Amino acid sequence: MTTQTTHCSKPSARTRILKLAETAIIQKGFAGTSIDELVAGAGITKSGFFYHFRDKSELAIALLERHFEQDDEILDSVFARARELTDDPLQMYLTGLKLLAEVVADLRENHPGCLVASICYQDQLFNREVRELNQRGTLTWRTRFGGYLREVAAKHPPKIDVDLDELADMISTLVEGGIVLVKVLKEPKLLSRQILLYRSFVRAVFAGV
Amino acid sequence: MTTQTTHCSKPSARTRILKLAETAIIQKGFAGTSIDELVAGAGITKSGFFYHFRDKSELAIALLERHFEQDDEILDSVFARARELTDDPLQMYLTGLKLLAEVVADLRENHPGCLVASICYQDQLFNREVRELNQRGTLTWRTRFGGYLREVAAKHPPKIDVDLDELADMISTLVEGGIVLVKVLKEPKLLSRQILLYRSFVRAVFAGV
DNA sequence: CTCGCTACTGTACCGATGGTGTAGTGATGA
DNA sequence: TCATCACTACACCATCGGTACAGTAGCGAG
Repeated sequence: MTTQTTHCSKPSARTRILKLAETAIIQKGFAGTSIDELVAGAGITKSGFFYHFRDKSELAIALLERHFEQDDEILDSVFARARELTDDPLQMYLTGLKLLAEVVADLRENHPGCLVASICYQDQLFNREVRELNQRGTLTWRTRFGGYLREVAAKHPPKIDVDLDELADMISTLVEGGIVLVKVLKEPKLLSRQILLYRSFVRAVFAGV
Repeated sequence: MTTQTTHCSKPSARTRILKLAETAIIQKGFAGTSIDELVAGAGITKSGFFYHFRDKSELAIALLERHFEQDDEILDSVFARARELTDDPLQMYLTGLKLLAEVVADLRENHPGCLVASICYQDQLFNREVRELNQRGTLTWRTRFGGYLREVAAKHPPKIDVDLDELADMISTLVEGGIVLVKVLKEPKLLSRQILLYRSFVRAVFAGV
């Protein structure tokens, strides 16, 4: 065992814990995932866990950071691709949404973003840090989608009177809620269908059909 | 102490636990609410708790049942009132949504429905029973809103091609996600604004504006 | 070759929490 | 009078998050 970090195949214990924790939490929730279980799975001791993380909240923070980074990368690549395919801001946004719907359909069980709600609902157990991180991540979505929508509105004056920030928040709301409903109803396609419905709404707002 | 159930002012211990549990869980989550805390608040002993509930899951079940009943009553009254105010199915649905937006704005912190996600995200901790109850409750929403939408579509052929069940699910999705975002962003108005946005979409679908 | 650092191990312990079991009790209704 | 309901009282258990602290294998810098 011991340190095989530098030149060996095995990823560091910290990374192993993070990976294990992510899949476990998505399946069983944060409270349902014990530290003992993670250290056993990672082949380390409890002391080893607390060497890397001061407490369980710090694990949540690390997980959320990782998750938001991955989220951002996915959205970046999706909308970068959409921008390649068309020049018009509306078409690019609509294309991006279609690509996004395909991406989340692929993710199926393994939704990141589960983490946000999973951790949000523990609430009081967590410190300010976790809540603020969660908040920042969500506001990033508002900024991103709000930005796209302002580009769209500049070229295509809205036919329906809507607040662009609220329309941006709608996608976050649908994604968070969609993840809940996918779990509750066991209908994996629900989330991507809701994104496509949102897409219809956006088109109606700016193209009038 | 002892039994004051039959003729006294104090509600039964079971009811007191249920009430305490509801507010505590909404604030702190299910895992963050201890049985000891509830029995202390209700002025009974731990044995008393386990006399009424086999385990903590059974408390969750009782809470969810209560919650779904209340939900149903609220929606019944909201859409009954809307039906009083207009004859046209579209106008009645739009009015109902506006009333609903006002109701959830009033509820503020005290969102029922929090429970659904709060319990859903504990997941594995719970048995099949809890999950099925959760599922049934959500399908009730689909049936209700799907029903309204079919009435609407019968009189007002949709201008935009959408699946009515998906449009019905959209309100559930927005409510569940909205509750998450209200908590994360600490923006209590977000949920009712999302409901009003949904309302704009519905109007665009059926009235074309 | 030693020194200090990183990344752990091992052991022992703590309080809170969920849960079990069993015996007993006061009030109510048939 | 007797059973049932709605509990109490007390003892006990495993799990879990967390603390404390001493020790150690491997690595790079000097």
